[in-house]
Amino acid sequence: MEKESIIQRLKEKGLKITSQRLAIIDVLVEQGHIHPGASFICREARKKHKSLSLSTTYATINEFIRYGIIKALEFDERENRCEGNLDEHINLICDRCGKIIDYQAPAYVDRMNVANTTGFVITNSRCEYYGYCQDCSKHRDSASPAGEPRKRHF
Amino acid sequence: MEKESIIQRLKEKGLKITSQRLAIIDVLVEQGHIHPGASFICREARKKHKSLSLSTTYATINEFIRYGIIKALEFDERENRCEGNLDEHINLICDRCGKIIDYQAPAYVDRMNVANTTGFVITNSRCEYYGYCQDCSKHRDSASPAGEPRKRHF
DNA sequence: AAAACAATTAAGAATGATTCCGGAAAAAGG
DNA sequence: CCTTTTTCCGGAATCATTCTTAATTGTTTT
Repeated sequence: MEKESIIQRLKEKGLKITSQRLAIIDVLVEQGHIHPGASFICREARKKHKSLSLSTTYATINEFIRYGIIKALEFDERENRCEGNLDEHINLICDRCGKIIDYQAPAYVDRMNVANTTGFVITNSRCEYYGYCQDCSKHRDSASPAGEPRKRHF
Repeated sequence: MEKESIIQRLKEKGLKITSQRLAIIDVLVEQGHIHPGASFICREARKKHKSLSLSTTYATINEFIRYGIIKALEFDERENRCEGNLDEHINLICDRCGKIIDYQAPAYVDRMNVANTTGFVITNSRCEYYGYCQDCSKHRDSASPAGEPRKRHF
């Protein structure tokens, strides 16, 4: 995820380089590793573009997803998060502090085999493992720090 | 997923076997394979218990999840679905018709190895592959039948 | 650099799945 | 029966996200 190449791609697609978008790109590039959500991105980007609105942030994130610059990590019980690592990989998600760790693993499912046995053609994947990160596995039961924990309900 | 064993487990937990709960259990047992969502379950269960409310349906589903009888398949862009197959497996989810197919695959990640290299302790997993089911891969671009297709946005 | 035009933005209202709440109803126990 | 506890219902509340509309900005062409 490099700022220049993102800008390049937006230009190729005919999208305008506004200061709102630049502010959002900066957040994604600088803090992408924490897999930020829309509200975090908006809050941070406002440091560079004061009047940025939340709906613009959502619209911009959606554009970036549409053009394959980032992916969405979707959750139902809390805010979605942005993923800059587009390689097929596994996300380790901490149930206590909410941290998301990218874990590179070898291809774990043979798409050809799935297609042959079931007729299902795979185009996309999502693989998540929940549990406790190194820090949190020490104090599983005590309250979570800042980051909201994951609720496990319907 | 057998009716009797579910009832048994509820009794063990001290939960009452009400006609609302029985109606919901019937739907889960008889139609569990389609991975029904709360509104579907409520609609179906009302055929046996007319006055069942949607909030009771949600509450009951949540109880069942709490006691490990079913799991939730969570989506952000549409209704959650219920999963009766508690073995570790992969869900093949059709982007066109929304069908969810259980696909049994060998353990694909070595939890011990993850723990050793990253310190992350896995307790739970979610593995989904998106694409087109046998029927839908024939007419990818025509409109989806009844079932809502998956939107791909943030 | 001004005009013209499309793209973008901000603010707030709308949406929709899910949860929460307060009281009524049903069940259990004495 | 009377009391206590659990469950249920209906409707209001929640909250992330999308939609709507009018105003603003970028870009390109004069």
